[in-house]
Amino acid sequence: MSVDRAYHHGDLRAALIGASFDLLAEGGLQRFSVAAVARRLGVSSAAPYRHFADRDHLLSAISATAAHDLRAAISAAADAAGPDATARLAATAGAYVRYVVRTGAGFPVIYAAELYELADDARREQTRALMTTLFELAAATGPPTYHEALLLVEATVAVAHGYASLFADGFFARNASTVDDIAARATEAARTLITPPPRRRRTTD
Amino acid sequence: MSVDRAYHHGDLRAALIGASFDLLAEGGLQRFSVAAVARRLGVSSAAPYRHFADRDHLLSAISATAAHDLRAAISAAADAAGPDATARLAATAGAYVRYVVRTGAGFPVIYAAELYELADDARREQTRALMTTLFELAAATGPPTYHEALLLVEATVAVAHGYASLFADGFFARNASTVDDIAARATEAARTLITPPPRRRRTTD
DNA sequence: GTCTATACTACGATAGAC
DNA sequence: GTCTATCGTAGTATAGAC
Repeated sequence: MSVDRAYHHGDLRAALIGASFDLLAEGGLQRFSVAAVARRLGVSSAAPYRHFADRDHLLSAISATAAHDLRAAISAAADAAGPDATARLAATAGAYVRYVVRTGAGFPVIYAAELYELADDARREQTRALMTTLFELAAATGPPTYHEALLLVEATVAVAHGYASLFADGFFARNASTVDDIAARATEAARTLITPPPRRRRTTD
Repeated sequence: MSVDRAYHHGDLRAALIGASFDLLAEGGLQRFSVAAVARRLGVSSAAPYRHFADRDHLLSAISATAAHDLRAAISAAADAAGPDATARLAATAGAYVRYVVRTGAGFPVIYAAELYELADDARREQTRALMTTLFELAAATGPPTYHEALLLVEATVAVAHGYASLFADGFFARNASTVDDIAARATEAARTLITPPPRRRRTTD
């Protein structure tokens, strides 16, 4: 049971994906590299290439895992939010913030442009399921058209990604903001955007 | 007046900053490099180092320029939005989207973590002025406390950055969304977030 | 102030030993 | 299935010629 050296892992493939998330959480795609992942696991820089054809295929596997896990986190948050459709969709913003801060693998990773042409059925299925889940949560709030449901998804994702991204970049550092703090603000902002405006000018009320 | 070769520029320093913006708009910080900027201008890879001590000093100059220009764009958008304080602050979101799509130099570049410890008075002055302008626009909407004004700034910036970032990453590609389309959506979302909720539940109205 | 040439580093990727 | 060794490429940065 030697643990210190030569890292004989039962499932290096899974370990590579796991270590990739750690790297992404720490330095973003910016500092992610196959070599750095291998280094972190104590294996040679050649080892990952037994499990992934190249860097993009590793990223694709990360994308698939992230899409799956994010979808699970969003579904759990929606269920925890209760039956109200607006609250359920809004909760996805908070779940997104928490997931991205923890893993570094948000939409820019999941839907990275460099993966667009890479065929990977597992990834395509997971990313599609993620979008479907978001769309269903949006549709449940009762928008009259498909297009308006899409706008709700985009608004929710935009506000979630905005808060998550600025937090990850240290923009809120001067306030002693915690992840939960930012997640709560993202959720509240999403709720405000989703709630159909009840005639905003006072003159009509 | 040979233009083709040997690029004898009157102001290579300014040209480097300008070409850097082009690179950032095309590929983000991801693909930015001193070598690529020099290549684009047709100068040797050593030339930039006569004008900037190292890569981070070039990035710092880019940050200062971006902070100055973004502040100007925001001020202009606010003035174009008229006298209403909410509309003025909301307009900054649209201005941010347009500026980032055009230049690639948004908050993650302007306030990049790698610049945090780099002393550069010119940059510090421009970034401070930018934040001051945003804060004043937020304060004009009448929040009761300093902290609430800060929350308004953060919400506005978050939604603007979310839309700009997802657009730049091609997330909205399936819709034939234009920059102006996304900018309008960001502005409208910001307005919704800024507008004090007129008692959202119907029971009280 | 820009050039050529070069040293060093890091990463992506492959070949062949074990 | 992992290792060592290696190649090719690209980027940061410096030295010295012009």
